[in-house]
Amino acid sequence: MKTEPGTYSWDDFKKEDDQTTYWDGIRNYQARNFMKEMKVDDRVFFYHSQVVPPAIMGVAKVVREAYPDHTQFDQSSNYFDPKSSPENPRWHMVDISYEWEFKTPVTLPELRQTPGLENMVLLNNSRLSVQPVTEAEWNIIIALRKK
DNA sequence: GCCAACGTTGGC
DNA sequence: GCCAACGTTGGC
Repeated sequence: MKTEPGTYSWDDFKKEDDQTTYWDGIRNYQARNFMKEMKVDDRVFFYHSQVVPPAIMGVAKVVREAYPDHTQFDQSSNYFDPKSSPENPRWHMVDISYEWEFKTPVTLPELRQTPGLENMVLLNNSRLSVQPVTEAEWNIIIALRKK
């Protein structure tokens, strides 16, 4: 899951009272659909975009499966969607909790240099803010930084 | 700031 | 349903 740290950062996440947050603001159908597939206890990489270097900061886990994103109904929110309704919500979110942090972030250049990740969605020009990671890719990345 | 990629909108 | 215009994302 990607985020711009200027909007919501890994540090913000760690500072949450229960180190848990809801992932609001996803307004892309493909990204939403990937979130809908997530199950409790699924692990997630937390990625910072729009910074130098872009990097995976650590691991979170899903603690609540997809439910309607309340910001779509809030007229004062940037995420307000006039075409959505509570009866038929268009956008969903999941809750995630902090799990653990990489001792040093795993940067995008490092990922690009790592064999076995060539087909990773993140490395193939995807702007998707929620992306799938295969088990093989996951294991390779975890192995770059032992817990 | 630039620009490529790509999703969305809306006229026809 | 097509497709041009436009907006957004995100690496560099």
